[in-house]
Amino acid sequence: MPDPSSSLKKDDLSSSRPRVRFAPSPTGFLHVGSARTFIFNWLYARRNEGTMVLRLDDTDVERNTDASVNSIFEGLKWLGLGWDEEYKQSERLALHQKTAWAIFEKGLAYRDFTPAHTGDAEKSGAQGTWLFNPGMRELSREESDRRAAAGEPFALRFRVPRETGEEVRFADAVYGEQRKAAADIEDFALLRSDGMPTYHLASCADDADLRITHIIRGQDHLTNTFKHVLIFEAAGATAPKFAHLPLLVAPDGTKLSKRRHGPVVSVTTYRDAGFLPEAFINFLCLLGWSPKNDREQLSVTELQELFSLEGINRANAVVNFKEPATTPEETFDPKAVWLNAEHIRALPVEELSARLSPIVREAGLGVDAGQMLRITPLIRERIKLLRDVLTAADFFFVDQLGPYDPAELIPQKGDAAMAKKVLEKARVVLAGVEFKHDPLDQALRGAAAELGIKAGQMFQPIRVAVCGRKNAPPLFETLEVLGREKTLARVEQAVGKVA
RNA sequence: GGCGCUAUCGUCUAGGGGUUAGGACGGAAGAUUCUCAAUCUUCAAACCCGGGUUCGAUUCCCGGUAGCGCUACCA
Repeated sequence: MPDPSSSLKKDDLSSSRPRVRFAPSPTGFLHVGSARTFIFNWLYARRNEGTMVLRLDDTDVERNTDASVNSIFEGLKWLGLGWDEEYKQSERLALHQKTAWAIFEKGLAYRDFTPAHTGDAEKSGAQGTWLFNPGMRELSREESDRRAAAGEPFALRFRVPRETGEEVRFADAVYGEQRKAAADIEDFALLRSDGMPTYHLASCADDADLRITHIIRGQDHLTNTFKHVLIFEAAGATAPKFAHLPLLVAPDGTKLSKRRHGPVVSVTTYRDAGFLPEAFINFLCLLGWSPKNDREQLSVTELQELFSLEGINRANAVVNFKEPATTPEETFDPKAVWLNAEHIRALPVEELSARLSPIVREAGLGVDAGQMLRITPLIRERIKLLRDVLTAADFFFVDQLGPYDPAELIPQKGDAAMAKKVLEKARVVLAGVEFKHDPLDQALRGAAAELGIKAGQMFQPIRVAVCGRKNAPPLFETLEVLGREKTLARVEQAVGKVA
């Protein structure tokens, strides 16, 4: 509904465009749940011609690490979606403090001189709930100022309006109308005793300042949102719209954690295992969101067109990986693997080939672009992860085949003598035939007829001789790509094995 | 403990007061085929429990149960 009649509308238009943000705290690698949050934000921004902000929520200096920052950027870079603006909270401390003290000046926060809780002894449990500290809350402004002036350390706490019996409320785009009695919200901290802002304060101050219009984040923040609404209000800012995402959990139902569940929760693990970023994005989008049209395999462009907050559901989603990691393929959620295979098949050969080449080279094997381009169509339907190229096409990359069991050379319903006969015949036939699909087909079928055996019995010994195993791409295409020289050398070797 | 959120096949999900409860992955069987894949066909597989509302609840309401989240001077 653009209005062509007036260019004056331009401002209104741009101000109505959403601004969303992804705000990871650099305390660990980028995990799949964070990646999904990023993707949903990005999709929402793109879908609605909005702005995607990346903000590092790094106010916890104790726990932040450069390694984590790197891991986050590495993961995001692999996803390849990008963002429009970038900020670091640690560079915005002045804003946070200003906001906190403005709230204090309004009487909506107070100094708490109680020493910080030592350790985190009581965090896991069912102990008594701390809601507020009457002594500190009721301290007169004069005494509070005096003690502060005397250098006594304090945290700044929000004075939650508990007496009036009021409710804090907000509308969540996913979970609907939310309300909570203010009396059930504790007097949370705004500033720590070292003057550093807490997450709640910094996050809200920044969201307001960066004019974020929609906060799309994990459901673990749903109950925190009541606090945030209070902060926005106290700071005189309009609260953004909220959309909370159901959490991604492990098969055992618990939150994904590297400690418990290993590397499967890290985005870079998927990259290194040979996932296509677009397949990974596709997979993540199907966790907690649905296009509601029975479609599963979606490109990033399609996702962008289809994405909406209404399609997000409310129940946690299980990332169905296997706990005791076996082969890579078995480790990951089967649906992720299947989607990856689908995306691989959907890729043009040139494109797939170009993505495969570096993997082969990194494994120390030799291929040139032309060769890879000819191999790719033969394995495209046989690989699920990019790295599978190494096992699916191994025999193309080496000069000498590794050792294999000579018994494999024996055809179905045949014996060693038949294998020998076949290979000797093949040696002769292959020396004289043009190495193209049709001539090979004719020559080899003809040879089988001459020997009075089935075509399959002819093909298998040759396949094993050339590939080193029974399961391989179709024979004629394989021979064509491999070439006469290597083929004959390998058949020769095989003859030696059955002799 | 308090507060909050959630509950459809093993998993991801669609649906919604009356349906043979739909799709996908995975599983099983078959077709095809030079092996393996891919492809196609078929099959098995679900509305947490108890009340209410209603002519009729899987769907709406309440309760229970279970799971998850928050309850830090972490984010």
